[in-house]
Amino acid sequence: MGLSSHGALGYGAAMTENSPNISLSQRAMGVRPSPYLEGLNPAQRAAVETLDGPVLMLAGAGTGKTRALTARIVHILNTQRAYPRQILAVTFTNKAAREMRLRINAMLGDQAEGMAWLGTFHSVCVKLLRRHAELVGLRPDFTILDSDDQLRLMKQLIIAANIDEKRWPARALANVIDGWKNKAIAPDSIPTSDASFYDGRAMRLYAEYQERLRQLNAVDFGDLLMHMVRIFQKYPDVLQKYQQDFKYILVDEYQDTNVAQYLWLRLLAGGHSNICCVGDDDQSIYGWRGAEVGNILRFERDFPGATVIRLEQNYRSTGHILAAASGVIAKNGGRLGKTLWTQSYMGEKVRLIGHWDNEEEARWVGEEIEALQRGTRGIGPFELDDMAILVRASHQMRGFEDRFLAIGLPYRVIGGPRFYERLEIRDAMAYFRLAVSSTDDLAFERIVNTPKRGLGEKAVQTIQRTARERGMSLLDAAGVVVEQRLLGGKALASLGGLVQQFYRWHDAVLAGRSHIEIAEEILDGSGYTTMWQNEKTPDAEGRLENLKELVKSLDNFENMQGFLEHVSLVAENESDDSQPQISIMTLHAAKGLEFPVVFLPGWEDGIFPSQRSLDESGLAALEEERRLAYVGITRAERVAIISFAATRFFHGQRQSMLPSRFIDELPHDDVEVLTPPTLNNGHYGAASSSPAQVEERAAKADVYNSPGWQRMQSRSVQRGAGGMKSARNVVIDAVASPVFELGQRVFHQKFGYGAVTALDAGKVMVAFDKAGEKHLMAHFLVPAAQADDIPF
DNA sequence: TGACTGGCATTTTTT
DNA sequence: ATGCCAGTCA
Repeated sequence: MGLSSHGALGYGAAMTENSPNISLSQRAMGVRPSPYLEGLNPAQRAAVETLDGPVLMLAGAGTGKTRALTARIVHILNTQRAYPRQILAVTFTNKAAREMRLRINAMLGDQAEGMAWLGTFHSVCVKLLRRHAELVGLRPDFTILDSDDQLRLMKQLIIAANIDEKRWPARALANVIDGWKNKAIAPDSIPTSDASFYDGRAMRLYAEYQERLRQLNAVDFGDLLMHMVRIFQKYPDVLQKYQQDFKYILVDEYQDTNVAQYLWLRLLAGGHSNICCVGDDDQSIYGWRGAEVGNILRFERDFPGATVIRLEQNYRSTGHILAAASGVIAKNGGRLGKTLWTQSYMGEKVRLIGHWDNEEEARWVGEEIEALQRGTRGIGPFELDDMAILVRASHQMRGFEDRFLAIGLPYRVIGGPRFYERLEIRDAMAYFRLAVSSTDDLAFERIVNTPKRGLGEKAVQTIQRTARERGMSLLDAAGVVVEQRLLGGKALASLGGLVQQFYRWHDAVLAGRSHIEIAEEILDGSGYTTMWQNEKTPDAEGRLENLKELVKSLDNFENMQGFLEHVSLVAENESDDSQPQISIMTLHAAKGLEFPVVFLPGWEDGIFPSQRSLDESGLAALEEERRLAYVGITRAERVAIISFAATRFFHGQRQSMLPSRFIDELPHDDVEVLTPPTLNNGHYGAASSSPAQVEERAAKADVYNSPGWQRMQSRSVQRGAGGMKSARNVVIDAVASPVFELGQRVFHQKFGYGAVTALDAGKVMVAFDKAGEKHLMAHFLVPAAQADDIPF
């Protein structure tokens, strides 16, 4: 291959020193040592060394897939099979890409720097699209709109089309269009079956939206992939070039790819066919945003001759935790199938506890955290940084935050509102964008009257009309409006000043002046900083802080353009790690992370699995929710604590809840049921209480006679369990759906009262008094007589 | 132009 | 309950 003259392939001395796996004679022959192969298990090693042809690396949770993936890249480079720039390595998040680059660099000096094509799907596509923009009618300096811009643009189109925005929200249109883009369906290739979407108007609006984007020389996130797929399909010469360039392709989190990404990969892999996809069908949790589990399930058919390598040894969790997770995921159909195993000790059983309500759940979790910190739970002690709370929906976080604030427990929320999505940051960015590119109409609209300049709706309309008539950008049109005095005196002066300022800033950018200076000048000169200084709301100070932060971050970039590009693709916020904090996040945000101690609260049917998902996508959704449960449990290294509440405040009302059906899917032998504090004076655990002691205390406890516990017990009976003789076997034994009779009165949490009109396997037809006839899972129904007992 | 009010929904989220 | 939006009134 003759790559040895390529200097970049040099590796650090460290690598040559400790290399017992290579003989002197081999070294003299130019064979390079491969310390990165040491310590890999056989499956990982196969995943690293099987370089020819398609490979599917099925990597279960905690099986060292990142390690294998990076070792594979290092191996390709080290054996001189390809230059760094001939490797295409795609991830979904910037974080994953960064991590991979870091790890490769750690092993090979700074060689990963030469990997120009290591990045997210989107960042790689931006790079490609800038080279070939003209093929889809764009200029190479197109701007990338985020979802906010996207939505505003659609709103404009909807209003222009005279559509009732109430009935047909822009959000819905955006979903439809994104859905198409996720499938690489352009306006000219919409299947007839989709024609009825959005009141039958989506097709037209989609075409209009695309045209508008072209006029603006802009793309949205979905376009990045879709345009590239279209280009590859339409221009074989372009495709061929990249097929040849990319000798090796690696894909992380393959189970999360959508159709467009899949097509893109397949096209690119059409040359050398050396594509290695890493993923885990059991961790596919993004179906709702277009990910196709089918992609990974179909891999062997899509890539004939593929080698499938299973990474099944788990290095993360103890035996009981792994067994509990495996037990749950085993209930899913249509899996590729893996058998995870571990050399670890069995460890603690998964702890399960039911609470009276969500407030008590939060209180209990807080106490547990403190106990685990002290090490008084038979294990530990643990640091706050070692613990996490994983919830299904972000609104569940609040209860915990409230509680932790009250008791002074430091916490951090992962995946909250992102820095670059904040109002003040977006405003500032719009100023910067317009200064760089005077044709950025969306940016103009955003800031024309922020801060207030007396340029209201009328002024904007005049500018827009002028722009349309003359076919120019809004900023230029504003200049014309000023020249021709098309507005009243006050507005005119104010607009004139603004236009002048922007021309000046634009010149400053062109002149190559320091972008930090320009940024400061813009924020101060525009009056934007002053606007927040004059604002006396409590968050104004924080916003000013953020603006300072923004200007500071400019320092990391060569120029304003580079900064803007970075921001449009990288939207993360760093959390301060100054003091130990417990992490709170959604299950989705937790994928890829691990913690010694994991709390999994809110395991109640309707919350988890989410009723809304189930309503929308039925069995497919249930399986995705189950995978979410699997992801949640497998985040835990040593302690996993699942909890649920019998009642919960919801939409301002107390509602009664059923324990999640996933709880009943946990293997009995791997679960220890804890006694709720009210039954047991706040103490529990194998060390402190024998079952008999628990029974005894429980028998004395008044709570047993509380209506809530009785109802919980009766519903447990309803679900087929032997009842809750004590909190000890709360629901664990519950098995199947309840049995109903024709004509029986039933109660449903959402639809209210009704009567059973038909029965079939697992599902029941009910004519509700208020909500009409529905076909539902029997789980969601309670016989009306029992519902009447609910004391709220 | 800005403050107020009433209606309405209220999962998950990266780029 | 709560927050967000759009529409209304001063």
